[in-house]
Amino acid sequence: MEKKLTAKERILRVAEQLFYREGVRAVGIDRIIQESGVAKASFYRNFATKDDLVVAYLELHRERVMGNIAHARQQRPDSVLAQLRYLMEYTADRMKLPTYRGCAFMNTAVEFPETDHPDHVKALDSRNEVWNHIEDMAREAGLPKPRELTEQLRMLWSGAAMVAYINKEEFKPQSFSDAANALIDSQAAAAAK
Amino acid sequence: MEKKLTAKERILRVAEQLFYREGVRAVGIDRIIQESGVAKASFYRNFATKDDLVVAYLELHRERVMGNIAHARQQRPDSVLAQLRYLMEYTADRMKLPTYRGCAFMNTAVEFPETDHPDHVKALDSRNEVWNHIEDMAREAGLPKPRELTEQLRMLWSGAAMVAYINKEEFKPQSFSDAANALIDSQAAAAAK
DNA sequence: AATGAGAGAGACAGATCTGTCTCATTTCTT
DNA sequence: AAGAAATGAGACAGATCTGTCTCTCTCATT
Repeated sequence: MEKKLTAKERILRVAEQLFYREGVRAVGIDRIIQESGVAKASFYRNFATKDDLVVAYLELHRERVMGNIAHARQQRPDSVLAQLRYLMEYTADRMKLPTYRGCAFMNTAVEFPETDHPDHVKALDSRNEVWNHIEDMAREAGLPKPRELTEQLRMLWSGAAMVAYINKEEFKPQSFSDAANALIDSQAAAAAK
Repeated sequence: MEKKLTAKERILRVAEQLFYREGVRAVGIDRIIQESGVAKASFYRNFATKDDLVVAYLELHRERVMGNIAHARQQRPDSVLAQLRYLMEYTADRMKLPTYRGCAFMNTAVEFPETDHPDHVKALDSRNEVWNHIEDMAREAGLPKPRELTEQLRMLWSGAAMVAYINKEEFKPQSFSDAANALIDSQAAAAAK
């Protein structure tokens, strides 16, 4: 028997879909209230403001992304470098899904450009946490310049996310994987000589 | 003696600054009217809607970007490949400027996610025109897979623009240039063997 | 000097969005 | 079963934004 979802859960579930698919600014509170079948009072009892909901949405997304990293670590238990390569490939493949609408953190940061806006701050913090973890992996893998490599991978991955979002039809996961591996190999080669 | 700017010119000039610095959705018509010292009627005599102004802003930006490409071609008249490398380095260096706020085309596309929104369409068209030109350069340079390389450079450059925008303090033009050259070299090496 | 286009100032309408409040009803706890 | 807490429905206020309209003034052309 299915558990009945609480108002808060329904709101968050609908918000996640709508915010990601149509953008945070484009989706109003009324829309979320209507589609989640919740009363306005119930909404504001669970979230003080819309921004609070946005922060909760970003937090949910952060957890999912960290889950992806954990997944990659489990899939390639023997080599951290293999975990890195797998993570890049795995996420790039997912960008090809028709539901892919870019990186929620980047999109939200762009939608709220004021650097001290709570949504902007939360988006950046989440993004940074993820990439700090990846940098740790690069360091753990014993690569000579984990910092530089992570910077490069972050640029490449971030751009891939944008291309997959805006120029979906032209995005080729293989091109991305090739490029990512070229960057990793390039650094490994520089270290070997 | 300085020429007096017409209302339209003043509006466009102010709009370019404000839209780029603070985002299109965040800047209202009233703000632009006030800061350009123009009457509301004068605004709507020159631009039918706000979207029309946004399209004009993007068109202006497109011209500037194409100007950057022309600049790169002039700076390295002998080798198209050198033009490509120069263009990447030149634009990456400019991303380090404190006024840099990311790629206007990507930002606007994210701000208006509806794919048939006139601002979204104009942003995408402009972006595609630029990268089609770069692909032509890669082809002209005699590279084996100009398409793939351009895709990779577009991902890397787009991500660099985002990093330079959102994580400004951590952006290193040198890391970008290294990565871009690694991608170019990687393809050249693959072709040579 | 006369005329007409362009421009400034700002009130106003209409739409939209966030957030508040009331009240009846349902659901959970004990 | 009874009281307490959560929920649904929706009116309403207040802010903000786009776009319209009127009226006046300036300036260039003739």
